[in-house]
Amino acid sequence: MENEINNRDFSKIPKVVIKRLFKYHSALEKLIIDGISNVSSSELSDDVNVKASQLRKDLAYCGEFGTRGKGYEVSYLHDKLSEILGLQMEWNYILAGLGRLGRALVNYKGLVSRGFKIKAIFDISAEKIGQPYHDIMVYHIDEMQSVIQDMDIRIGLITVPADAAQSVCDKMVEAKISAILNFAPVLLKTKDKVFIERVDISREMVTLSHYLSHHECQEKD
Amino acid sequence: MENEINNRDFSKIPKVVIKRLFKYHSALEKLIIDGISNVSSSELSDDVNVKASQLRKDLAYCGEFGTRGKGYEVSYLHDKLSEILGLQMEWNYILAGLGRLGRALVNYKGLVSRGFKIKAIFDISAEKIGQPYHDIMVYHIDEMQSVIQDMDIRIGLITVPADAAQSVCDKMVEAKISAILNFAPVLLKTKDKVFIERVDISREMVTLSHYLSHHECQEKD
DNA sequence: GAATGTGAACGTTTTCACAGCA
DNA sequence: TGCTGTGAAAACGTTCACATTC
Repeated sequence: MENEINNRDFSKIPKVVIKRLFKYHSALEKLIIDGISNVSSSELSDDVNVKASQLRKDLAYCGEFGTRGKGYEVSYLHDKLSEILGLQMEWNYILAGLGRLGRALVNYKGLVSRGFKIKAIFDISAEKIGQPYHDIMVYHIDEMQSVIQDMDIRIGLITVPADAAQSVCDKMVEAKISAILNFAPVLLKTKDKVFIERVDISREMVTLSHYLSHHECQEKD
Repeated sequence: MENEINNRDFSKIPKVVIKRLFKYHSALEKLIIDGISNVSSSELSDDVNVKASQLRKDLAYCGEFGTRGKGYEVSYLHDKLSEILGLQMEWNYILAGLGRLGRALVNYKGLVSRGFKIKAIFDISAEKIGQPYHDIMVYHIDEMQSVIQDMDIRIGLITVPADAAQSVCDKMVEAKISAILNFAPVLLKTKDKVFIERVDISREMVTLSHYLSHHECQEKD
């Protein structure tokens, strides 16, 4: 697959940069809503709390989108970032584990608005299976491969308990899913080349407890 | 506040390292359950998918916990990491926004087991206010300051919609909260020195769409 | 002998500073 | 003149390799 503009290989962009590109993308969305059509690197970078030079370096991974002396055209830059981030297309996904977190994700508007579309839900609880949840059919986890067979599904979310996560991951890989967002607090291992991103709420919480333990207290009364 | 062992200042440990320390901590917990009392840097680092040299460097931020030629004593290292990560004490927190995500968090065992304890919930919906949720009282957001006045609360979680997040953040800061975990998809700004960590599910999802857009397809049938 | 702890080498990311262009 | 795009420098993080200690 070739994805280059001006010799730039988007697959080589570091993950930190991708995350910032998404911030710029979100900030640009806001500017569009506000009817602002032009923005400079320092204005945009202020909106997302980064240095202007960093914004420009980040964009340099992707191409040249601005006009010297003038800045960037908001909607043009937004479209370009959409392209690089893969947000110009629809992404179908499935979810395994219709617990509280799973339900929260199915209902999360932020995914819908970015073109992520849920196609099927999997669980093991007899009461849930067969009952559509918000119009999405719920199947037994063992049916994953056959159910998603002819759908164009490349993304799977795992919101099952930790002890079930690895087996669910294996089933997703078997079903030819190529990217997984894992919310279970375990490290998943796969033989096949699968892109796995982990979201660990305890880990984020621990950054708070570390901070509070070792930085000056605000005040003591 | 002084938090040092052998001249090491725990407040200077980079965030990436903190996150890995928590991984080691979790892996050690598993070893304890399995009854393993001694571990080498290479064994432990294999468990969490990092290089042995990195594990040792990471620990070097904190002190010297091993024995040359022998390795680390599992429970000793676990305790030391607990101390550095602030996990040896109980942390009270409050939550603003009892939506689906809020409910998922209140019920998340991973926080309880790490000593995080929810003390109050805040919302604006008349039906929710006054009805305890899982034994936690639900108050109107405007009551935050008075409600948590005499509780020892330093952490606040924000799970309200994006447009309400900044005002909730302001109220938390007013109520003397010093660390915030923000799940709303907006950048929060504060005048006071507050530690804010953001959890953004769309952002993680976009790393998947970027990956799928620009790396070789697994196969084409 | 075995495995830690750590300086030095290496690689990556951020910041600086300014050349180049509208 | 103003702001982008980019080399060069600085800061930061990771890996190597080995002296040190048990």
